Amino acid sequence: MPELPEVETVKIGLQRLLPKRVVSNAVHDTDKSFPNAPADVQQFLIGARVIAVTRRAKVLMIELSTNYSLVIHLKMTGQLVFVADQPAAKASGLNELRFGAGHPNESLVGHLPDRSTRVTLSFEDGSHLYFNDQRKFGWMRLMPTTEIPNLDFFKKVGPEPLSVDFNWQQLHERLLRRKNTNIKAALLDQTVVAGIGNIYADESLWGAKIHPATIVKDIPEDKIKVLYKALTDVLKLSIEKGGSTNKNYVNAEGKRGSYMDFARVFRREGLPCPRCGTTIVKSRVAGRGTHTCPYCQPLPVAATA
DNA sequence: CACTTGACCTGTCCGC
DNA sequence: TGCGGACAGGTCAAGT
Repeated sequence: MPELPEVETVKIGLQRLLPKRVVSNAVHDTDKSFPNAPADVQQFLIGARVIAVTRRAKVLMIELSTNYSLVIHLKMTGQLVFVADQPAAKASGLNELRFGAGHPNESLVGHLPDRSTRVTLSFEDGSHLYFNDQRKFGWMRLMPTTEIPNLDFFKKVGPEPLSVDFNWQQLHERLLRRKNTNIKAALLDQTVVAGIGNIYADESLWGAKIHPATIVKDIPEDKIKVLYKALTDVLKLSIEKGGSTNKNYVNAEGKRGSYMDFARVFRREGLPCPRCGTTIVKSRVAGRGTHTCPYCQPLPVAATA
């Protein structure tokens, strides 16, 4: 679930909440969630002050004053939820954690950490950052800030789609690296473009009227131009709406994103296409649940369903 | 090498 | 109501 807009939303929240706070403790459950803790925790984490929070692709980085950083991938069900010290928050009027009625995490109020909490980062002012991850796919690691670019993932990952340097020509050139596969698999490939997942692949392909099973080399250049616009528009809209909450995703304050209220096809099978009224169907492309409008996005003749 | 499929996990939902 | 199986989807490893 957390794709670029969701991770970006968490980053924006943490940028407001974390800088200048000083780490007082860190506890974790499984080594899978925090592989190099606790070996380096005492030395490089406790007493460290948060300098900045940044994002690259779907990865978050919390930069510390010790020249170390926490690098975090939320994968499918990861959450980073900040909870201010309640008495201190009341006194200062800051950052009280609230979940609205009907919120899937409503039960978390006053109950974090819960059984999905993998890491609890405590700060000297009594606040906490909880890394929750139901399915344990996500991870957090502590490493020297200067070594982050040397991670295999960062060496291979493609450009940021919302960067000012990124344009349709670059999208086209990079997609052609996967010219014999279908466009959905190519969009999901993080080495082509960073940050796109299942939701925004389906949404942008609907916007460009391209069937997800279309082979990349069969897509004409003018369609790629339209796809570039659709992709960047949908990412921007989602960031504006605080991301998509399907089940697990919440922002740094535990709040849901509302993009799903604006989704055109994703998780809308059986409902009318907002453009032509045809019933949206769900299929399987690139091993993923895939949502299309059969009228707007006809299956290319060459592709076999 | 290019590309596809399966594994990693756990909670939820659907059909019998 | 209980139970097995499919499904969710980011990324890497293994397979074709």
